[in-house]
Amino acid sequence: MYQKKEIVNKLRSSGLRPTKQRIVIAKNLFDRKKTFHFTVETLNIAIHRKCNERISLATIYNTVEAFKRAGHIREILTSNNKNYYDTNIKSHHHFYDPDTKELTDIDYQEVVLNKIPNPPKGKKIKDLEVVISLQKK
Amino acid sequence: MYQKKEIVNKLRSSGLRPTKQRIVIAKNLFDRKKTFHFTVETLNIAIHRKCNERISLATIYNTVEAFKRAGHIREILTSNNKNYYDTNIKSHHHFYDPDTKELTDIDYQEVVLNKIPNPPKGKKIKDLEVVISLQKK
DNA sequence: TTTGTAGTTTATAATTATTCTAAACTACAA
DNA sequence: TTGTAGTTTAGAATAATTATAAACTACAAA
Ligand SMILES: [Mn+2]
Ligand SMILES: [Mn+2]
Ligand SMILES: [Zn+2]
Ligand SMILES: [Zn+2]
Repeated sequence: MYQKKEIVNKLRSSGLRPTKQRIVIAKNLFDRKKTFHFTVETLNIAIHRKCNERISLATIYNTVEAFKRAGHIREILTSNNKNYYDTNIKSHHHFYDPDTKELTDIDYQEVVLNKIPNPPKGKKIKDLEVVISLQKK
Repeated sequence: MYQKKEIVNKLRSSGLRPTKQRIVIAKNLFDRKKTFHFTVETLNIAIHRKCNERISLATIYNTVEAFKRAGHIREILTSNNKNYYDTNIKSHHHFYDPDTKELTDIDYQEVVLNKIPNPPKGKKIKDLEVVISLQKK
């Protein structure tokens, strides 16, 4: 799906040199069927599993931060005191399952709001995000 | 507003001994006009300001955790890698202002949803929370 | 092609938030 | 009044992240 060339372009277009490490990380993040909701820890594990290239943890931290600044990933709110990221950078919503501690994407248009309050004076709405927490039926 | 007696009852009713420290902390948290969205750090500062009783940081951590387990406060999602709490334990929504990094409560009935997706098989909806991010107009 | 340099990686140290530990203290039931 | 379980506390330990600085590398310009 994602050719190496595309990844290189993606990196170059955001002013990031396409290093061996960044290409491995980008492949892991973006060459997936489903959105990846991850921490540095889970990403590190995923990389270890797929390739035998050893990438230092510092580089993974650096790269994730760089990808975030470049807008290739976005940070998610959590209550785990860990940085948590989302490869889906479009505005969207989430199901949250406290049992598995997993998020699942909900397309933006799957939620329709009928009424929302007026923002405080001098402010306008930038984004609106819904989190639907689940439990066993 | 909140008498000492009420606080003592609140503590007793949740199986917590009404110690000097817990009463000070509870007063700080619950004897307010508006909801308090806080971290252990901001709570500690608030306590320092109000009273000259020195309470150890460990006790503040312990008490906040105890209050959370008792359901007197709830934990909020954040991207700051810090535990963040809310004295409003009712189901409600938030405005989030990235400039001031402050949350403001939105009453549950101020948001009305027209359409939400079906939960995955075997699961039902426990809670639904909306975060409206703001920006300068 | 070679070379200079800014950008990048890396091991490791430092920092920050939180939890753990164990000794001293205290609320309160008997 | 007293025994004890519950609580507070200082300080140690842990976990996640960020900072540091030396080695390495992509790549533009010569
Ligand atoms: Mn937490
Ligand atoms: Mn963060
Ligand atoms: Zn997502
Ligand atoms: Zn709130």
